[in-house]
Amino acid sequence: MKDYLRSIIKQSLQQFDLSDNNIPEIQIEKPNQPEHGDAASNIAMNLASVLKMNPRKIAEQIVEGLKHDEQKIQSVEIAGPGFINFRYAENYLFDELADILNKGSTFGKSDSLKGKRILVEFVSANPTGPLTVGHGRNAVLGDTVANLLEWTGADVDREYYFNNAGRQMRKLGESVRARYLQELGHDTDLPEGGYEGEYIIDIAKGLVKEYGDSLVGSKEMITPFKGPAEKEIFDMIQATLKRMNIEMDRFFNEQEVYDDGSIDEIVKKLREKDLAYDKDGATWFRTTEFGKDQDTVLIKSTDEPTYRLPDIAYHANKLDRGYDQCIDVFGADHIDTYPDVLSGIEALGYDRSKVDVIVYQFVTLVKDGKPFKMSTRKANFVTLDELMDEVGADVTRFFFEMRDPNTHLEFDVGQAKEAGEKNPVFYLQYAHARIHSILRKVEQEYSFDIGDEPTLELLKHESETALIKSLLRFPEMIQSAAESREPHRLINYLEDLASAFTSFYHDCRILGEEKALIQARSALAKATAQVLANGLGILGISAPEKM
RNA sequence: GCGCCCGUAGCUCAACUGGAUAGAGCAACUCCCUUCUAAGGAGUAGGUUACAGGUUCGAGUCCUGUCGGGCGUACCA
Repeated sequence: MKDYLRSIIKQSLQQFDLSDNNIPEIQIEKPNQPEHGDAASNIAMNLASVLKMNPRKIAEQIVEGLKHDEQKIQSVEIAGPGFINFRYAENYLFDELADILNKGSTFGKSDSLKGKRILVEFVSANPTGPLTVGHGRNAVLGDTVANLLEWTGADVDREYYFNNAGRQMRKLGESVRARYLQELGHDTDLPEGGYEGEYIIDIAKGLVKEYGDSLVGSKEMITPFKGPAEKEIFDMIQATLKRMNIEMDRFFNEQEVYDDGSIDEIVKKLREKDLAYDKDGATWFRTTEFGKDQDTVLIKSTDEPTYRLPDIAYHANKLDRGYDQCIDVFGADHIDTYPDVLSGIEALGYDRSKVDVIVYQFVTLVKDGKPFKMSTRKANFVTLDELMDEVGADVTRFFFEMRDPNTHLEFDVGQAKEAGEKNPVFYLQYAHARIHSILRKVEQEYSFDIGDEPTLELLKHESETALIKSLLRFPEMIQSAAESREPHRLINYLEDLASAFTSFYHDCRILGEEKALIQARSALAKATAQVLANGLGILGISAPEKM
């Protein structure tokens, strides 16, 4: 519909003496006030300065030259300083409602990104411990954005990047070894800065069970402990992700970019372009060339690369694999690292605009009205599994999705736990379940011929019209949520929709009405359930038919 | 010090990327269950959008400054 309005406005604009680059983008939006119609354009105001004319005057001329289909648009009005307000024709609403029912579980899908291959990289936690609440926001955002992009037609892969070689992993091995020795009665302390979590002890116990004390005298101090620990922890992480409805297409080990030589290759290329140089025994990247106030170390004087170098190599690797767009999801604490990565791939001749970043702010867990500070190494974190044990996977996903990624998120466990009133996720699921309950009853008590087309024209009540209009907004909401990478927009929309349905539910009965009306209203209810289910599906949340 | 993000109702947050009278949910108050799920609904109250300027037809949204909070600012990841 928006496209249609844009096209007829554009046509009408031809009467003005405008060159193409003088025409501002034609914006169509939904007015806040219902009296202002179903859609509005501010084009006349935007043209006022270009044409040096009174905006109302411009609006009048645009409307004059407008050729609109009466089947779609009922009225066009000029209001306020120069808004052009459109009101949809009833037939249009009914046609579109029928279209929703036809499309069913695919209603809302578009092909605006058809043919585009997109890689979403997220979670990417190193296997040093279970996923925590902080990773949860990352995981859910990444997965939901991936879902949204799939709904806009893109071919999306989900990837988890990790490294199992660094100092942290070494610490992990040492910590497991210490716990292992403790299990066997040796008097050993955890290493400085080691991992204190309970899961380390569990892993150590497993090793005792499997190997007895045969690892005590092992010359290899770390390997026999690190390997099994890594495997075990990855199993935990995968199980947690699965529980949250997340499935990765690939786990990418940082080691790959060492093994295939691309690290060395990149340093070589940067040197050739004089973007890398030696100083103080280290290799530096001239990030000052890219607007940073300092250069950055790529390879430490110990010959170990810093994490930036494999990061650059990894992104180059992604682009080499032919992705049109790579999206990274990470927390605000990593905000300073990605400009270097972008500079790196740009220096290597890649198009930096192909890498896009979703930065999310931290999560504060609130329990009993008090905030709860977390860190992985210290054992006082709350794992995602613990959180899901408390509130369930649906609520967990919902809470991580319901806020703008760019603002701090307060996760109130108490509120999330309350199954009813205070918990917004149930409002959506409840509306869905309610509809199915009604439809079940309709099926039981009435029998309709399958071929019967509902007479949608009977849907004349204010609440019915409002509900249909709300349903029709679904595709554009997906579009905007996908483009902006902001899943919370979809949630806001679904809450509006559920609320529109509830008004309908209160104003318009289904059971006990005339047969034709029952059919029409059932069709409307069914379409609503469908859109709710589609939306919840994108959010990775279940849509129960009974509650 | 510098960089990024944030500041909207008592609390947690929206506001369709600059549009018309800033909206929800909790919390408070008043009502509504012989009728398809009350996990619901109707209503009342609550605001100088941190502050001060600026840009323009129009600012919560953009620019500058101030204040307050978060995160960075490593030859850690």
